[in-house]
Amino acid sequence: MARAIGDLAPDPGGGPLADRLAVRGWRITPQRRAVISALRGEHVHLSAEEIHAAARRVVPEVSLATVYNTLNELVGMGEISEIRLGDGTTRYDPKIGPGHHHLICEGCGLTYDVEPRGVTGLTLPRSQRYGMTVEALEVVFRGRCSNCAEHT
Amino acid sequence: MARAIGDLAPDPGGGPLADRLAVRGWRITPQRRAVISALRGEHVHLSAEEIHAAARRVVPEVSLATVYNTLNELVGMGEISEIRLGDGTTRYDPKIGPGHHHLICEGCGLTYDVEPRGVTGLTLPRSQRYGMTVEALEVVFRGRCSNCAEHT
DNA sequence: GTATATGCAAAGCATTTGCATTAAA
DNA sequence: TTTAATGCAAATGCTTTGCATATAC
Repeated sequence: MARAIGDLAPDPGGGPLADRLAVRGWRITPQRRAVISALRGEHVHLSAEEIHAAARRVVPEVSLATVYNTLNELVGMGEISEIRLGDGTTRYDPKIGPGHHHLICEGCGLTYDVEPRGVTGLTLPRSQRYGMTVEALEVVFRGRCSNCAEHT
Repeated sequence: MARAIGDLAPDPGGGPLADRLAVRGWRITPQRRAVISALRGEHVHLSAEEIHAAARRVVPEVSLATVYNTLNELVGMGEISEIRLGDGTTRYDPKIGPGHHHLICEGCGLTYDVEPRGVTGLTLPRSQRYGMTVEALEVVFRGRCSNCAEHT
């Protein structure tokens, strides 16, 4: 089940991600630990504001700027990824690696992760490559969650 | 071949799209005609600024606000679609309808349309639908164009 | 003639940045 | 002790909006 926004994340110590980053020379601060802890779980796709709110519950003085800085570094390190929703807003996803896709509700933006099986074997014929190399592929399924389907 | 940004669009009369919109009660102004003409062609994926620049070549006094207003109306009418690139920027695409995908260069943002053949048959198993209806699916292929591949 | 579109400038939002201060290592 | 991270506030960039004027129908 998806963790609801605002649920307390387990493992206040920082978890394996924090450890891994520490090994890489990252300075582990309370603020960064709070951001990381907000990003743990399945089907977690939070906005920067939501991550800020969650981090604040642990470290009240953490600033939005620090949250953005931290998120950008995590993205740059490949530890989390950004998702741009159709409405232009951005979400952050702790799951990484290619071949993991998304199912997004047009009504409310609720987003689920989709496993790559069933999506394999999707290759672009040379005639449609226009001389480009293809390094990654993302599939976005759009629909409506049961909640939004009712209110249509 | 893709039309280069800045090429003059043909058909200064406004074209079939303008006619169709007129029938729907849309007021055809020189500004709107200029915006529409910038959006004609294959593999055209322009930013609002680029569309503004192109429209200005025809109607120098057209404002950026009017370009945005017009683009939003066209999107709302389903006549063009928006593409959000990975870097957060937006492009406008005259091709519409489901089953038309994109191939985007990570280096420079160059975008090609990808025909739907080969992408059919991609359905989500119920176990991954989380109770949602699935109404559309978009595939984004990411890679590097020959130009950017050299400079890597 | 009347409703609607336009340009301009100002407002909005999400995100980034500069800088003095604070704290991790 | 030294280098890097923080908070704050200001700056940025893209997009939208309010309003008086101009114009398509």
